[in-house]
Amino acid sequence: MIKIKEVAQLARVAPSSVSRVLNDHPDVSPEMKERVLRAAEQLGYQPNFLAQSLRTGATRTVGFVVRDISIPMFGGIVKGAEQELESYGYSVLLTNSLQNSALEAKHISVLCQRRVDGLILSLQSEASAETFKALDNVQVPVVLLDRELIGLPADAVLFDHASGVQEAVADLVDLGHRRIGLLVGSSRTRASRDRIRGFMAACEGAGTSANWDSIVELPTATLEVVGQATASLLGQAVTAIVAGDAQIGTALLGAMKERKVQPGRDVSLVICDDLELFRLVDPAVSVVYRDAEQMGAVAARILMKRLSGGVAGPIREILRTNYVARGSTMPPPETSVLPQGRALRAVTGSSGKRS
Amino acid sequence: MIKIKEVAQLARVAPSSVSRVLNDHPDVSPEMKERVLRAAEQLGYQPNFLAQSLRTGATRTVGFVVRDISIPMFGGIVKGAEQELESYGYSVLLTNSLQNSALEAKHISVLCQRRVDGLILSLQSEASAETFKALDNVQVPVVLLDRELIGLPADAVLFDHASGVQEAVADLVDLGHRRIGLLVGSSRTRASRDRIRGFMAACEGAGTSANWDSIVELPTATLEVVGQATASLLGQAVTAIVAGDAQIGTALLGAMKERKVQPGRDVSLVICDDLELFRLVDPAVSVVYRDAEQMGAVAARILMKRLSGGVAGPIREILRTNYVARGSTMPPPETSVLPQGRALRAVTGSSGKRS
DNA sequence: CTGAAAGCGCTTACAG
DNA sequence: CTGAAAGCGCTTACAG
Repeated sequence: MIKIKEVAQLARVAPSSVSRVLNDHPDVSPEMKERVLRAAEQLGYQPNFLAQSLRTGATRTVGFVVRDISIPMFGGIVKGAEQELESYGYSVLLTNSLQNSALEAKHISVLCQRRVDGLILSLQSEASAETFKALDNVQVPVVLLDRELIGLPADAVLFDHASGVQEAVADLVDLGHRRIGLLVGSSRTRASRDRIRGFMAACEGAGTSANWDSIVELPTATLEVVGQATASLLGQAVTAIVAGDAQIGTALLGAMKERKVQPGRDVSLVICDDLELFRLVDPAVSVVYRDAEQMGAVAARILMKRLSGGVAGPIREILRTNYVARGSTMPPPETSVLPQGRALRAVTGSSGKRS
Repeated sequence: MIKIKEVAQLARVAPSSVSRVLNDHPDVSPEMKERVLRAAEQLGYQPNFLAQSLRTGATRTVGFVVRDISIPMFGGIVKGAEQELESYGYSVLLTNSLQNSALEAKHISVLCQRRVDGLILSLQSEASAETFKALDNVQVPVVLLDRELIGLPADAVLFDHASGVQEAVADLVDLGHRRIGLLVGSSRTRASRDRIRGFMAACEGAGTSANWDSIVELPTATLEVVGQATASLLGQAVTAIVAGDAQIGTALLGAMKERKVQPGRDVSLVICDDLELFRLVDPAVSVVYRDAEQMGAVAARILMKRLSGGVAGPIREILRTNYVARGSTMPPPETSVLPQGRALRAVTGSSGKRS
């Protein structure tokens, strides 16, 4: 590896001058600039990033803690962030917390020890003491993804899960559904609380009393757990189910298949998150769409803005979610004609568009 | 941030002694060790990684170039690698090449400039001049994922795509299929060549003359391109189609749905790669399974072994793939009874097991 | 406009 | 067993 000294020798100038040329310092003569550039080019000089970082105190590196990169949603978020950060000359140090708060906390401190300039965190829970403790020692800017940590004035990018779920449930109500189930993850997480809020709002908006008993909080999204919850909802004679994310939705599809309950015909179905394959099962699944890559890109931009300084309070960016109606949402089995409400909404165009 | 000097002052020793204690140097007195450890603990000292790296020349960082982290297969590979590397104290610097060889080459050199200790590469093509050029300047060990670069003596982890496809096609032949189509990506890539090889071997093994004309090499896996290829195969009256990966398979499912061709009943179907949702479409899709996380973990282990020195020639690790038969592979429409061959194979237990 | 010197925070031969 | 010194490869006040 060529070092600055060798470039300096070839160009017959001091190393400091080489540095100035390469860093576009204004006060350099055109002739010297020319010589240095040629020498650097000739030797294929590339500055040692470590030395630069140690000296300047900036690593142009962002630490990313993600729950599980093999989940497509997180893959999309990381992709969006990485692309955006790359355009600023930043790189991404990636870690998986594997749904484990202790590991999450450990990764946060490892990333700090590696002197990242900032952190983008897709945390497990909003209430992990270990994570809070690790975050206490963090000196660099942090952008939280879809989480709010009380008492921590960090920037955040949040999905507006509520409005998408509300739209979906409103459509179900229009179709004639009165008993609707909601399957969500832990309500110790903003996303689930948000979905519950949208669900309740739609129920109330429909004049239906909100169905607290048909909201199921799942500890995990395994086929077994979701299967039990599904059985329990079907026992309550719900005619439609909303699944809080792709994992829950996938397990729900599995549970329905096991029980030979057909989506749409027997029980209507909406899944929060749009996977390509949800369009290919029969009937195609209605979804609440959110843009993972956008979340990553926005987080990256916030971090860049924060690092360039001059921003005062915490930045909160809310990203919308969209209901997309497909074949898995139909009138409930008993109803043979469309209820009036639906026709009305279709005319005014206020319901989600069918694709 | 606390530095070593402050720890030294508190412990009343020289900075070099602190360093020795913290690096488990053998020649330190128990008393001093005790004092230093207490001081470090008390101050919450964490060595500056940059300074350590600059001095020792090792960053404990691995650069990872992946085509697109939002594709679940790659997510799994990165996850497997990251988990394994973490256990060795290494971190992962992740970049997406976005299927773009120029970007891929750029990322390789950026990672080298960042002084990674090694590189794990999931390259686009096996024949990109830009990538070869970038790789020429690489001084650190490289592990290639599912690619072979002629003339480059790098370590590699490869899937044995051929055997999985061969098993699948053998099962299709047993079921009575005689005209089988294969949809693969560019044959400028080992994976596709491997699949073609397995396909041909099975055709020949069955006494069927190999169907070169029913092998379609796709430039991309868009719905449109795959749709045209599917139409062309159906025009050739194939009764079964094998899709080379999850993207092609997903598009194929879409194309079949568009054309109202039902998997299994109308045309049998095998997809290379197992996504959870492939089990949930109706009928469940037969697949050739490969373990993404295993590939990542094995690549990480090879890199660690290489970095610990003492290994001579390039390491090549082959990972198996497994055919899993499900409902999408059935006898062709005309055939009403199982052909004899199938029953025979089932008895000898040599065909893939149905799940 | 240019160079010599100091220093970022460590580790590691080298003395003792 | 311990400390003082040199040095990893840069950047940046400081002189001139």
